[in-house]
Amino acid sequence: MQNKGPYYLTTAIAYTSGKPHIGNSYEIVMADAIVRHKRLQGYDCFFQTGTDEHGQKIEEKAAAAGVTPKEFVDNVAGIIRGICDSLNISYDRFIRTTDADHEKQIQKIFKKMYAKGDIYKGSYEGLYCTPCESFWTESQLKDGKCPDCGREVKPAKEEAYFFKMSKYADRLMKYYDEHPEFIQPVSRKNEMVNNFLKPGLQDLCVSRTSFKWGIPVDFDDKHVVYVWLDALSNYITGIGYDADGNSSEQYKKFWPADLHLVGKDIIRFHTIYWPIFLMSLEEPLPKKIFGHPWLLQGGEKMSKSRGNVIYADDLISLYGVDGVRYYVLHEMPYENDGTITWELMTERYNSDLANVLGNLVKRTVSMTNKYFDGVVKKTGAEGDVDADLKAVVTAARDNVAKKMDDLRVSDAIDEVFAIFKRSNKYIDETEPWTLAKDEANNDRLSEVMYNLTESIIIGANLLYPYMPETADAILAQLGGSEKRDYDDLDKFGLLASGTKVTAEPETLFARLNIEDIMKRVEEIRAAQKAEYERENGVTAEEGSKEAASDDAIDIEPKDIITYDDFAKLQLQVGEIISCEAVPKSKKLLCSRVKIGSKVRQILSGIKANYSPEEMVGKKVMVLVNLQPREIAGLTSEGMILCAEDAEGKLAIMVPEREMPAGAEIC
RNA sequence: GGCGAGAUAGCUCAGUUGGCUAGAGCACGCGGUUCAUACCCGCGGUGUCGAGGGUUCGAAUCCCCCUCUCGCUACCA
Repeated sequence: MQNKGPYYLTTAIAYTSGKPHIGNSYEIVMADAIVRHKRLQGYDCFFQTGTDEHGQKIEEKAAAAGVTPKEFVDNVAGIIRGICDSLNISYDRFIRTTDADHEKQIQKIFKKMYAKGDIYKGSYEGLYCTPCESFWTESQLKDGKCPDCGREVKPAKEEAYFFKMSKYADRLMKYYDEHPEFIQPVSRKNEMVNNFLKPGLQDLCVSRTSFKWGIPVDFDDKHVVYVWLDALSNYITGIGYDADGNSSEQYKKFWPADLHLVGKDIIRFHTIYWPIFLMSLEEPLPKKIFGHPWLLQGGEKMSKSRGNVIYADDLISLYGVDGVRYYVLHEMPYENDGTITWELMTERYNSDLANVLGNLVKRTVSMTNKYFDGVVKKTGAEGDVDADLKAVVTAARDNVAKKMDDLRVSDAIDEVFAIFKRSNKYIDETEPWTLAKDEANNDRLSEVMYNLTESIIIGANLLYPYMPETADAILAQLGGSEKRDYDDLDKFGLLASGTKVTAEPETLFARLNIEDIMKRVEEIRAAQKAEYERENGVTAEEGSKEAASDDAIDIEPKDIITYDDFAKLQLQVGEIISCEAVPKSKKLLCSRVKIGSKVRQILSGIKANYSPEEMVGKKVMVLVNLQPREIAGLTSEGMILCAEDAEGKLAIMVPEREMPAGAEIC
């Protein structure tokens, strides 16, 4: 088979803040299927995945665990790599952003961008709006004031480096127009254009001084490089990019990447920031970025304290690697999110893998043994139904390829299974057991078994990208024939006549009983809860009580303030005397709040969590001496205080016992 | 609020440029079969194609309007 040229595929690199669940692992399985298919077709492939290991969150997690950041990420990166390996992922490089070669290049890249003038130091001209916590450039100001809130801005206290995004906006827009396939699915492209490019790109802060766990800017080591600049660059550093112009042969061969596979949540970084960084480096842009949907857990909210998080290793222990690979690949639609539960997984395993595929192989091998001592011979005794079988089988290869080209992996697997379904039907049509009753039908019976075996062999070859172990196992049972050349997979009848199948067929996928599975699941859950307790030093019950999420939340630490600073806040109990939704807003409620003898109008972004009716009568905690602000055409005179969890769910702060409206909170 | 997507069988979804009795898989029911893992094969839906209106000989498919869901985004003092 001839070499069809290079093909470079990447996944996003996984953030090493903790063990990834099956939804996080989905992407890498999809990538593996795509790259294995490409290799089958004869492409010279490079497949990179890895871990993103820097950032404040990791620094804090490590501190909480009492280890160094490096020790922390070494551990988690090991777990993630272990999951990849157990899922049979055929990566060519597993890059870590703490790898020495990567870190060195990031420093060079940063310096190169700086030297070019695309990165500038923000403090000398940076203007900071403290309430908005935002940096602005001179050009972004409106009448010399913050474009967001209209208040005074002042020179920034902290210096920071900024990247001039706007410089490349037009070029990026042009690239979109000239490469309509660049962003997949296309609906995402519109979102990027309408929400970011058209309104105008803001300069991006690309360094941090508030924490240490990152790659230092080598000419100014108070700063570490912004994690996204660090992480995105892995796609080029991993294959030997050198900012000084000494990139490797490998880099020259594989860049630009053919496909970046990423979750839909990080499309913006990959379709705006990343291309612009590359333009700055004067490197070509990747050919395609696919933002895939998510595999979600059905049912109750995922939470380790409840023990209901589904992990790849637990799934593998029950269904095997290929069972898991099959499920995640098959259940993921192209654009919408998919679902996984133990019940759905079991159902699909039984109906598709045990019934359709496993049983087909078993019955075929069994009959071959029973009627011909395991020898498959082509006799040429054809029947009417053969043509249709052969048509389905020989068409499969190109049907699969077409779906894969469109990245419709789920549909591609269906095309493979069309062979197995047609084969089962073929057995019913030809009724080998009836043919076996009459010696005169011997040649026909032999031909039927040959056709069946040949069909399954072609199917197994096409199955390889999705379920490599199963493909091998099937071929081993059917006479150990070698993997067939991809170019021949549309030809029927290449199986050597006289091949002997295995004498003792093994069950490929034993049917699973849902009750047995659920018993095992209970054990898994119990183990998960126990682990949660060990890690957090609380019982799972305490942990899950009232808990929308199991993890404690760490927020970015703010500067220490004095009591005098605190005393500036006027906090009082307020009583909501009326409340209504703000018509033009999706999130705002407008409340009239009685504080002492006065009534104020306060707007709050809590519509998603509280209805206007249930607000009325509540005693709430109010920040009273906040400067009034116009929002959605209404004036807000204060702030109703809430707590917010990781999912953005809000809880209003209320006094623990009855208090009069106006009582001071101190 | 802005931009966009969607609403089709119990569930997950296909339905190309408008055209004959609207499809697939799963689940369910019945029948057949016995090589095989209670498996496989066949048969079975009167689905208001979200509501209403319009264009047309003819609309799930085009236009208008309404309702709801979802995505991105703004607002969230």
